Amino acid sequence: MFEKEQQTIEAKVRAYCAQNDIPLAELKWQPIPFSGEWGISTSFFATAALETRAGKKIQVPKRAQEIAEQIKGAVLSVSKDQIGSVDGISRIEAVKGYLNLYFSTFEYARRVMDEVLASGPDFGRGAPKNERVMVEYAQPNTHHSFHIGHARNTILGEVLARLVEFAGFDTIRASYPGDIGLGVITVLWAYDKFYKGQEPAGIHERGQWLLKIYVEATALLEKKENETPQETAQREAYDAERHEMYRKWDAGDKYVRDLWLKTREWSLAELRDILRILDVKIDVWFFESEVDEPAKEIVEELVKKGIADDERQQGGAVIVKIDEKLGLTKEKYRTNIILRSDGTTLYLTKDLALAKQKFEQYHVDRSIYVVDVRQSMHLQQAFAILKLWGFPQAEKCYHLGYGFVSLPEGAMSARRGRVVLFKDVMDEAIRRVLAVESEKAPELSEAERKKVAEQIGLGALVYSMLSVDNNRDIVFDINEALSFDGRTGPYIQNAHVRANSILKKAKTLNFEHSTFDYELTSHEIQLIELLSRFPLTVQQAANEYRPLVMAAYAYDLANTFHSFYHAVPVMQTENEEIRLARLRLVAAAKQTIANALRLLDIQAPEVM
RNA sequence: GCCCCCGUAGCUCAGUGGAUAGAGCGUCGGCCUCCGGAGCCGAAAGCCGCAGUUCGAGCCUGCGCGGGGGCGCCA
Repeated sequence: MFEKEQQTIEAKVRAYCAQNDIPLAELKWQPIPFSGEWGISTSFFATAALETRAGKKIQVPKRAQEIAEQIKGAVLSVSKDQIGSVDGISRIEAVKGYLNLYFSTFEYARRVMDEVLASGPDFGRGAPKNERVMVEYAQPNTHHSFHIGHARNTILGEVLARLVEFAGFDTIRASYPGDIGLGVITVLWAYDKFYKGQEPAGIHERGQWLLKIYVEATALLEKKENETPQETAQREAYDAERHEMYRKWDAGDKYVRDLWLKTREWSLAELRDILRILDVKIDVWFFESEVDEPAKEIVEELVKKGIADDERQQGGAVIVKIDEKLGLTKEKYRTNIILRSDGTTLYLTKDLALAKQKFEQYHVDRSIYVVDVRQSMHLQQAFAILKLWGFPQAEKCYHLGYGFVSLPEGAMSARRGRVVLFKDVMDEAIRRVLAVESEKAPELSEAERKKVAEQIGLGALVYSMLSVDNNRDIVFDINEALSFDGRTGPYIQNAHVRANSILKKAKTLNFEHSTFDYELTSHEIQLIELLSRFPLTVQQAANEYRPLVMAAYAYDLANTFHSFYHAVPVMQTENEEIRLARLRLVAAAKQTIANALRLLDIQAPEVM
C-alpha cells in the first residue's frame, strides 16, 4: 500500500550509493518492529558485506550503520536538490545498521481507511493473474462416513481455494471421491447379504450406517486366531462371494451396478450435506470409477513412448523405472507399477489419467493436490512421470500434504470403526455453544440462537484445524478443538461482534470525510497497520499455499482490535471529529476481520 | 538400506537469513459504577547436540541423537 513512497526512497538510496561508489545489495523492506509507531525499514548489512568482499577491511555492522546514517543525511538534505525530503514520511532514523522510515500517520491512516471502506468485501483482493489453478480436495471414499480426518482435508482445501481465488487466480474446485475398490465392494456385499432394505431414512444416519456395515463385514472377513475349520470355510466362502461381486461389477452386471449406484448415492448425499454445512461448492466431480478406462489407455501410450516398460510377456506388470528414465543415479522416485499383471489399473495409473484430463480438458496451469502426507511418494512419482510424458504443467503440480488426524488412543481406523465422525463433533459443538449462550446473549430468539451456535461451534472447529501448519499431525482432542477461549475461532468472531456492537450504538455513521488529524494512540496506529497488511498477507498465504498464514493474521488482527477496544474509547469520545474518525476505524476493522474470516471459511456473526 | 516430515516455554504450537524468538493452554497476580469479561493488563519460563557456510543462523549445509511416515502388483 506504500509502494510509491518505498520506491521514492529506494531511488534516492540508489542515487546516493551510485554517487558514492557503494555497491548496493538488494533492498528488502519490512515493517519496523518494536516501535509502536508505524513505518518500514531496510538494512545495509548486505551492502557492507559486499564492500568487504571487494577488499575493504571493515567491520560489517559498523559500516552498515555508517551507510544508514549517510543515507539518512542525504535523504533529509534538501540542499542537494536531487535528494529532497519525502512526502508522507514524518521521521527517518538510522539505528543499528537499519534505516527506519516512520509514516506520517495522518496521511496513511486516511489512505488505509479509504481503501478498506471503498473496497468493502473486496478489500485485499489481488489483481487477476491470468493463471488457472485447480485445487483437488474433499476426496473421501464412498460407502463410509465422513470423519474428522476428512474434515481437515476439506477445510484445508477449501481455504486454500478461497485464498488463491481471492489472490487473483482463476480457481476450480475439484473433488475426487474413491467410489470403487475392494472396500466399497465389501460394503455392497454385506449390505446385499445381510441388510438389504433395512437402511435408515436420515441422510447422516444412513451414511453412518454404511460405516457400521463396513466394520461388521471387515470383521467377518478377517482371519482370526484359533479358527475352527468351519469358521475358516465360512470366511473363505464369504471372501469368494465378495470377489465374485467385484468381478460382476467389473463386467458391468446390472444388478451389482444398480446396487452400487444406489448405495454410493447415500454416501454422496451425506457428503453433499456436509459440504453444504461447510459452505463448500465443488465445481468438478471426478469419480475414481470413471477414470479406470482412460487409465488403461494411457498405459499403452506410455509403453509406446518408451516411458513405461512392458513386462507382460514374462507374466509381469507394466512398470515405469522413473529414476532411470530421468537419468538419476541416486535412488529417488524408484520404480512403480502402472498396470497389474492381471491387466487392472492402480491408483497411480488413475492419477495420471486424471492429471491428463485436468491439463487437456480444464486447461489448468497449476494443479494442487490436498492429500495426506503418507501419499507423498506416490504423488512425487506421478508428477515425475507427467514430466517424462512431456507435460510442462508437471512443474506446477503441488502436493499440499497434511499430517493425519489421530485420536489419543491411536490412529483412526475405519475398518475397526475407531473414528470420530465430523457430524458428531459438530453436533457436540452446537450443544456446547447453546449451553453458554443463554447466559452470554439472553436477548436472542430461539432461531437466532441456533444459527449463532452453528456459526460459533463450526468456527471453533474449523479454526482449530487451520491454526496448525498442514505438515503436522493432529491428535484430535474434542475439548481443545471446541475451546472458545484464547487463540480460537470464537475469539476472532468476538472481535467482529464487538466492532459491530459499537457501530450499532452510533447514531450516525457519517464519517466519510473524517480525518485522522489528531494525536493517534499507539493502539490506533497498530490497528491501522494490521489493516494495511491484509492485502499482502493474502498474497503470501496464496503464494505459499499456506492457510496457516491467514489464520495467524486473523488472530493478530482480532487481538489488536481487542486491545484497542479496551484502551481507546470510541462512543465516549467527547470530540466529535475524533469520535467519527474512530468509528471509521472500527468500521474498517470490522470489514477486514469479516474478509479474513471469510477466507478461513468461518462465519462472521453480528451477535453472539 | 534409501527417501520424506518433525524436534522452540511444563503442554500444544507460531516464527523458513536480520534489531529485543512470539501466542494459546496451564501456573501466579491485577481489571466489570466505563462502547459486550467468549475479553483486557502483568509475572515466571524456551531454540536436541556437534561441526560448517555467512557480516549475521531457531531458520541454510553436513554428521549425530530422538520421534513419526513412506518405499514395484493397497488407496
